[in-house]
Amino acid sequence: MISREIKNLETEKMYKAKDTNNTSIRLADIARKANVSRIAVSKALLNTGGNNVRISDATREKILKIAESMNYKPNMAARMLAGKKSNIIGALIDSHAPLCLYECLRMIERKLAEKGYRFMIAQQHNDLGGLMEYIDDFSRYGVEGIISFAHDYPEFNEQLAKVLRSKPDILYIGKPKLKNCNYLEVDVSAGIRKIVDHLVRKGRKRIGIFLADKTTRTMQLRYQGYLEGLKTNGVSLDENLVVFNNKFRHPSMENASEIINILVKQEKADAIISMNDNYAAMIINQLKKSGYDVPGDVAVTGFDNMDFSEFNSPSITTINHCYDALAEKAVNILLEIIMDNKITVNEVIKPELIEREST
Amino acid sequence: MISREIKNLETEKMYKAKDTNNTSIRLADIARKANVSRIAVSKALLNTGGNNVRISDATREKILKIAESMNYKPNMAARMLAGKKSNIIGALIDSHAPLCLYECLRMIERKLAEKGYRFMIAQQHNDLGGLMEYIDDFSRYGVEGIISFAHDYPEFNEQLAKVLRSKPDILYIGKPKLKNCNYLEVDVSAGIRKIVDHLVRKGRKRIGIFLADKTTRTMQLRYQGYLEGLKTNGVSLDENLVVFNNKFRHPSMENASEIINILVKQEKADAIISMNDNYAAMIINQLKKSGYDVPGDVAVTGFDNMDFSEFNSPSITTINHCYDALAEKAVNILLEIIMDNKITVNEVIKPELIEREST
DNA sequence: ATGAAAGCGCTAACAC
DNA sequence: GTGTTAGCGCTTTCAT
Repeated sequence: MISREIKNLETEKMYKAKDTNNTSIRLADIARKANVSRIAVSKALLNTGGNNVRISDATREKILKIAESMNYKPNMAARMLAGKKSNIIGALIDSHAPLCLYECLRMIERKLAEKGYRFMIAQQHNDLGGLMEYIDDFSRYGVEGIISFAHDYPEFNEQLAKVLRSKPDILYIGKPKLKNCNYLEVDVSAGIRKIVDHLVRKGRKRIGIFLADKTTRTMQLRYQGYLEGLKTNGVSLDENLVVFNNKFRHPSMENASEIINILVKQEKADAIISMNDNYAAMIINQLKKSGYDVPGDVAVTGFDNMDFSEFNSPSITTINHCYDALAEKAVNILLEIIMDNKITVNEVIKPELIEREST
Repeated sequence: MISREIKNLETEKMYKAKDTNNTSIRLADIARKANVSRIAVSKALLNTGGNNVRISDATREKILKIAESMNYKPNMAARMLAGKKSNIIGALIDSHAPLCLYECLRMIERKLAEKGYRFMIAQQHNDLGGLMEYIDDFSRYGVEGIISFAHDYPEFNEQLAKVLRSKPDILYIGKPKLKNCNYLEVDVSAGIRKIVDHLVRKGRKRIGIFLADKTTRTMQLRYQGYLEGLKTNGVSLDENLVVFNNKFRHPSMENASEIINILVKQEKADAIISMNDNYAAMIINQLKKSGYDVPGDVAVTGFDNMDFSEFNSPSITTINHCYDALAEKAVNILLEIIMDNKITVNEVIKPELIEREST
C-alpha cells in the first residue's frame, strides 16, 4: 500500500522532472520507452546489478537500440555517488616546469585514454599548501589516483608525509623526500655518467659542469652522476670545474656567458655538461660568437633531447628522457596501485645517450 | 507515522554506513558532532540552502571549526547530482599538435584555477567520431564548457554542426568550418602580413613561402596573409615562390633541404617565410652548411616564438602568438558563454612580430 | 533560525 | 528473468 503510493508519487514526479529538465536522457527514460525496469537497462548497458540480475538477449538488444537512438549518456556523478569508480586520474605539475615535461603528460593522457580513464591536471609552484589543496580537491572529484611532478623542492621534506596518507593514491615521478611511497624516477645520475663516459672517451681532459643548487633532487643526481662518472674513469675531481649558482635555474644568455667565462676562459674546460638542451644551445652559440670551435675547442652536452637539438648547428649531444617509457610505466604502475593499494613501487628508468655533433 | 519509521531506519543505516565506509567525512557527520542539522552545516560551509535558511554567527563559527578539524571535503558527485555546477572545464587537443600549444594550455589551466575551475584534457587526432565521443564523455562528467584545439582538419566540415548543438558549450580556438559558433582565433594572416612588410622593408625582392596544404585553415590563412602582404607592398606574385606540399606538415631535415633547393637554389629567393620556428632553424642551419649567409644571402623567418629562437645563431625573426592573451581571453569568453549561453563570440588576437638577426 | 521531507540518477540487495 | 526498495551525499522547498 505504502509502496504503491510512493511509486505513483515517484512516477508523477519523474514525468514532471522530464518536462522541466530538458537536458539529458536518464536511465529511467529508456526503461519507460523500452517498457522494462531500470535495472534491466542498467544491466544491459553497463552489466551492473549483480549476478542475480539477468535479462534475455532480446531485451538487451531492444534496450541497447533504444539507448543508442536516444543518445543516452550515463551520468557519472550519479554512478560515482552510487559507489562506482570515477575513472579519473589527476596530475600535479609544477607550473614552472620546462615545456618538455608536457610531452610526457601528453603521452600519459594517451595511455590513460586507451584504458578508459580521463585526465585532470593541476599546476602549482613550490607551494606545499597548494599541493595539498589540490590533492584534496582531486579527492573531492573522486579522482582515483594522482601522478605528481610537483614535489621536488628543498622545502618539501617530511611534511609531505601528511600528503602520503591521503587518498587518492599518489605516484611520484622523481623520488620525494618521503619514506615508504610509490615513485618512478628517471635515473638522471646514470644519464650524467653516460655523458662523462662519452666525453672521456672523446679525449676530454677538463670536463666542467654547472648546477643550480645542491638542494633539489635533480641537481643532486646530476652532481652525483658527475662525481661517479669521473671516478669510474679515473679522473680526479677539480672543484673549480663545478659551478653552483641558484640563478642558473632559469636559462638566459647572461647566465650562459657567465658560465663560459668561468669554465672556459678561466678554468680552460674543454667540455661543458649543461643541465638541459636550452643551456647547451645558448652556450654553443655564445662560444661560437666568441670565436671558439664546438666541438673542436669545447664540447657541449645537453639534457632532454628537445626538438631543436637535432637541427641545431652543431647538433647537440644529449640525454633522451625516454618519456614514452616513463609515461607507459607511470600509467601501469598507478593503475596497479589503485587496484591493490598495498604495493609499494620504486622503479627507475635508464635514459639514453644521443651522440651528435657538439661533442 | 511513516516518516517517523523512515527516519529511524535512516539513522540506523547512517551509523552502519559510517562504520563500513571508513573513507570520507560527510556533512551529516559534522552535523551530528556539532549537534545541528545538515542544512545548517550546508549553509555555514557553502552558503547554500536558499535565503530562508539562516544560522547564528555562533553556530557558524562552531560548524566551521568542526568541519576544519574533521578535514571535511564536500563530495562533488553529490553536489553535482543535486544540481550544482561541476566547476570542470575540458580541453580538446590534437595529439599531434606542436608542443608550444601546451604552453597555452598551461596558461589556460592557471587562469581557470584562479577562478576556481578544474581542468580536464582529452587528445585525439583527425577523428571526428573520437572528438564527438570525447565531448559526450565530458558531458557525462558534467564538464561545463570545452575549449577545442582539435578541429582544424579538411575533413571536419559541416558535420561539426552535430557537435555544435551539444552541451557543454564549446569555444573553438581557430575558426571551425561551422556557422554560428563561438570561436577565438589568432590572426595568422596578419602575422604573415607583418612578416612580408618587414621583409620588404629590409629590401627583399624575392620572398618565398612554403606551405603544407591548401585545406587546413592555418595554411590558408598563411597563404592569404602572404598574398595580401605582397599586394599592399606592390609586389607582384611569382607563383614559383610558393611551394605547397603535404609532407611539409612534419618538419624534417630532408624537407628543409628540399625547400632550399626549390626556393633558393632554383628560384633564387632572398627570403623564406617558414611556417614555424622549427623549420626556420633547420633551414637556417642547412643554408649555413651550404655556404649561404643568413641573413646576408637569404633572410629566414619563423612562426611561434619558441624558446630556442632567441638563442639560435642567428636568432630567429618570428611571430609571437601571444598565448597569454589567448589563454586569458579564452577563459573569459568561455565562462561568459557558460553563464549566458545566448551570446556568440568571434574574436581575433593580433600576433606580434619579433625582429631578430635572421632577417 | 532550524527541522522534515523529497529528490538528483544510478546501483545493489533481495524478493518474486 | 523482472520488480521493489533503500541508499550514495548533497540541496532545496516548505513548515515550524
